Amino acid sequence: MAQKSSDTTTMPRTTRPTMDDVARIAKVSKPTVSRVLSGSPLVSADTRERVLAVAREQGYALNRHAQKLRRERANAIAVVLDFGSHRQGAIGDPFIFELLAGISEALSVRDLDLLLSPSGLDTIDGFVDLYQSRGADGFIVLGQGARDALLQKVARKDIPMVVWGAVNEASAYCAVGSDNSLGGRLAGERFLLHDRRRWLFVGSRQHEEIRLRFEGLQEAARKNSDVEIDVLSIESMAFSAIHDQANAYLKTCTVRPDAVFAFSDTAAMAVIGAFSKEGHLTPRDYSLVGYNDIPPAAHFTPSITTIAQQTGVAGALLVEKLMQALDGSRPRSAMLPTQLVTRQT
Amino acid sequence: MAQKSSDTTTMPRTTRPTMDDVARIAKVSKPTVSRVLSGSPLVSADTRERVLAVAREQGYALNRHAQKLRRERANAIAVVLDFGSHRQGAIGDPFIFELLAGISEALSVRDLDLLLSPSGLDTIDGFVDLYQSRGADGFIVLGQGARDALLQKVARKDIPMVVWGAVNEASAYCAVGSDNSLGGRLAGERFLLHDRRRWLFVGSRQHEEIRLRFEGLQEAARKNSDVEIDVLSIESMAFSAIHDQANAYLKTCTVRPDAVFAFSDTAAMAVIGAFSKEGHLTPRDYSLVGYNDIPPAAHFTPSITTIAQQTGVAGALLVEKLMQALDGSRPRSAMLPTQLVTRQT
DNA sequence: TTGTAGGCGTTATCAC
DNA sequence: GTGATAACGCCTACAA
Repeated sequence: MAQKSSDTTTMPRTTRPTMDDVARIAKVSKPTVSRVLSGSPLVSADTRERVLAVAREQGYALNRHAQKLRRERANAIAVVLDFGSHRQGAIGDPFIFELLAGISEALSVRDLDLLLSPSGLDTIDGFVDLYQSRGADGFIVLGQGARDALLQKVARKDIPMVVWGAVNEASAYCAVGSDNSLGGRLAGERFLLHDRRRWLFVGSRQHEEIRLRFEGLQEAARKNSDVEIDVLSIESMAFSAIHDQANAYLKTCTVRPDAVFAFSDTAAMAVIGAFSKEGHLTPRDYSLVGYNDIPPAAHFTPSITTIAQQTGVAGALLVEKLMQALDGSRPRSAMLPTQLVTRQT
Repeated sequence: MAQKSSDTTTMPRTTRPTMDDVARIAKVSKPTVSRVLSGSPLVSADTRERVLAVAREQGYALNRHAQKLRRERANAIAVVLDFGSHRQGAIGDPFIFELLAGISEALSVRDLDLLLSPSGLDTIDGFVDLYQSRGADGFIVLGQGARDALLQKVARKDIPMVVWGAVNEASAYCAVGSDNSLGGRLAGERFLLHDRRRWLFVGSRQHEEIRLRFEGLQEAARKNSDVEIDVLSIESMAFSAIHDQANAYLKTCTVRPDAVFAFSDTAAMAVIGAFSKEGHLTPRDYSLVGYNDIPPAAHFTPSITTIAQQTGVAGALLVEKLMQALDGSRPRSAMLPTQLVTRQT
């Protein structure tokens, strides 16, 4: 009569069953239920069956927050990407999406939640707070872009983090990415091969990975003193903005470029469109090299020469490195194979 | 000497400060700290300052799990998308990505976490479990694809959910999407206008939204009894797979199509590439209409006629509808403006 | 305006 | 093998 919380063996329909309820109905103690649910070998097959049956029939679901409070892990990883520069047709390339897919898969396998671009991560405090409040056990940042300084600080706080982007051995954090500098060199070598002299680099050197590509290009250029490199610094990643900028460039430049190295295949497409409006056609008038080797690049007219990076394994690799960081070790940065894919342009 | 948990006013460096610690050091009670942190107006400016100062200097961060356990909300939304069919160049269009960006932004504003494609959501039990265990307060599903039946069941469990995809008033769930049937009709009308008679539909009718487009196309076709529609049923969403299938189709078909309606702009590009290899050129030999109006479509050679849907607002709209569902009301499905964008093909 | 007491639902630690 | 008990860190009464 004067029983504690419930006086019958079935739950009132208004409230969800808790572990207590399952325990009571299955006539075992709460810890036993917990043991069953976490697959402990310390329970007899008999009670295990009984508990599971009751849990199922009561529609019991363990409260993840209670669990996470007790265990000291969030079992969640925050994946940070700069959606800001990806709105309104600004998607650099579907490429990032593939990366995300790979990460999602790799995290699923490990039973880790994927927290996508939580807010507040534009300052260190944001990172620290999310980490300390146990919102995420670690971070995967896709593209350091212009925020390398911020990421360096985060890394120095000993917050587990891996970054997709430019690999720099001097960096405080572990990064995985293509060999951007090599990519630039490969593009430059192709231009040299085709006797191109007036090169145009399209992209914002504020982005670390893109700056490296530019340096690679410069390095190749040094092999022939006639070569001059001009830069079309992209302000917005939006397709049409790039298109317009490229168009304006061609109209005002004194000498038309005979080679273009664009920071992405999508940007390359924008350039092709803009230049062709002015009668400047690739591959006739200029060579063109893109980046990422997205599928449509192969079937564009003309098909686009580009730099391929191994995105297939990248997601899994990032996650693997992060797991190492979670285990307290310091994963090493890695550069993925980077190749020139030669096509019509 | 015999004090409770700590005998000094500073924390041992090994453990993170808790609300208790902050309270003690600031010489207030725990609830007061809680009040300060949640911005309650019931605290004097004086103590508020003091508490905040201590919290800051102690590097205090509130434990989200404890908070979520107490409040009965997860403050998280699960966003489900079928990464499976998006791997290895299978990205339908960067389009889904824009949607995701919009959703991410709208959730950020409301301080809700975005759980991306948690595992186990291929069965109802998965949905129910995640929901009951308070992992997510609601679900946003991007593209019902071939799993309409599953989603119907989820909806009947009274789990808050909104879906991007085909809008069907008879459906148990709230959906937001373009007017797929209208899109199909618009494509068909364009074909009629250009006196095209042998139409080819490219896409898998297993997907609800794509099936509707096909129906719209059929409807237009009925206006002229000479028209025949053939279907190239896509097995994989991979760019190169579509390319190869289209190529094989053209080689074996008895009559070449003079009109093609593709389920995405990216697929349209694949078709253009495949057909041109066989000397079948658009717009000379056939009309072509894609879907989504992704930026590169406008600058492709030739520029692609397509169906535009308003993705800009879609993300925000989905979130808004879901919020309504969370408030216990039943949001209405909505169809976004859907238009034909006429270009060279 | 502030403090005291209690409980959210789980897991860890110890007994038995 | 199983059970009692005590945290985990926060918030919501209610009382002062």
